[in-house]
Amino acid sequence: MSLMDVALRRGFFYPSSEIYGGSAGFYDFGHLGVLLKRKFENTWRNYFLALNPNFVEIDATTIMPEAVFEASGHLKSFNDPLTECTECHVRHKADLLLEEKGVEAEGLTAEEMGKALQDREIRCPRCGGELSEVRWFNMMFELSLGAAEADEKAYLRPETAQGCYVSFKRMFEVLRNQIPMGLAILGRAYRNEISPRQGFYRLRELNQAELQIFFDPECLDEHPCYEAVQDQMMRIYAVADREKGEIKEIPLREVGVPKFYGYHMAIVQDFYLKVLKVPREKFRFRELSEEERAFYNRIHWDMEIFTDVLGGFKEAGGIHYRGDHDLSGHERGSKKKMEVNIQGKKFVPHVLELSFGVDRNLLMLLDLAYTEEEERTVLKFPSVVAPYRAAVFPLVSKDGLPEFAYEIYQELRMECDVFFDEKGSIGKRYRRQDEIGTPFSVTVDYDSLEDGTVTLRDRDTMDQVRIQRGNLLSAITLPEV
RNA sequence: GCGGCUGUAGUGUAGUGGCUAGCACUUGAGCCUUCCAAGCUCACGACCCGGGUUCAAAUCCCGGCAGCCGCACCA
Repeated sequence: MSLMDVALRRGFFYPSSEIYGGSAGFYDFGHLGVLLKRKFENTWRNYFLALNPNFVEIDATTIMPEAVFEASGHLKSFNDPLTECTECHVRHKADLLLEEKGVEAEGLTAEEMGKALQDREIRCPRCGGELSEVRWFNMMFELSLGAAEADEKAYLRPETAQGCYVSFKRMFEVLRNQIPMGLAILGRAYRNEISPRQGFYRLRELNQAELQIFFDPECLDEHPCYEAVQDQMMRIYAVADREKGEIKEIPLREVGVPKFYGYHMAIVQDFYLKVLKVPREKFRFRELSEEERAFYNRIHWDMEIFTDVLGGFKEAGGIHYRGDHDLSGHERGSKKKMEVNIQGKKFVPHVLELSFGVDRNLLMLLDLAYTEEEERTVLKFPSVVAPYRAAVFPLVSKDGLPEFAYEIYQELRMECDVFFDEKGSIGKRYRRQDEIGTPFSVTVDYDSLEDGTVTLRDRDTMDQVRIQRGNLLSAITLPEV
């Protein structure tokens, strides 16, 4: 049995439109997947929105007009004219091939570029083979609004971030002109990947949790709480260390990033190590080189998690210093002023983006939790993200035990997600809960009818303690040490 | 998008031209059951989709879709 089997069989996630053979890059969530996702997202909200009273969550549409992506730069940078070698099947960017030969490709159509390639007898740089016709490849899904003729173009957003940037002006006013200001969106984004691979890892429709922090660029090298975290040991995989393949543990102050950026690195690392309980050795920050960085990023470190299912460290999210790229871009595009005026000081705020791929994080949480023991398969989720907090069982299905257990179940479900089961042997019911990661099982037996106590079983140790029914809720919801 | 391999109940598999498509686990109903996948009875459930070859296709051929691996792509 493997992790993906459990995900499928128990209803965490499975291929979308499965009965029609599915479609690569699209997955649906089953009930446990929804619970897990909801808990991850709520944990994320509780943690990151608590950083500052001026950090709030908003929501925005997934469809946005073309002008938004002209201003953001996505139309240009997300859109490549590709040509493929008919011999060795390597793909090249046609505009780059032309510009290497001194031909100005900017603004040319695909046909014109194809013709220009032919006219100059440009062939495959790798094998000299003939090149195919030029076709636009757009990472964004294109839509047309209204009647087909009306040609009002729009796109599915490739990142939730744009929703925050287009809302900036209004939300800044709504939140009474405070800087820094944080706008978070948890929602869907869409990327038309050429070839989605690795199942649930690279999706065409994905969930993101992103926080855009707007701040005064002059304050890039300061943060009121920096002192408290400057000595924190950070797990760092810098560009310079790649040859050695070595992850360093160094204090934050030696990482070499501005304080505002560094403070948030420390906060994010704590989120993984302390809240999600990722083992220290399975977490690192990976610095991206200039070529790897997106067109808008000035400083970029990714959070990476080591998983067995993906066979190594893989990106779970990133911290992006986007400068004024977005607000200035939208200022030009919309002709609306994005400049703020704080006590007479005028500036366009800069953006620090904390970006998380929700689906990826869920996959990684599953991978880290997945444990095969001799007698059982267990998902050792931290309680904060476990789909169910507890399960309630009658020891046997007779003599009034089910009724008593069901009463407890009804009582607990008002407060948290719990599961009730009276089918099969008690051992089997425990194992089923182990396999979906429920931290606690509550069992009602004959003594319960006498004295109102129940047994509470711990998922990881399988130890049981006897407690008063009235103490159950606090016992199962106590924060983990 | 290219090349190689693959596709049988929920899962893992048997079946290589003619079978009522077999088995195990799972699931459901019942019996039994006073704490860790026990046992017994019964039941549900599958040949990825579409064409073709053939008297006959799960099996052979072609196409599609999906998965895995390599190449490319990954803002």
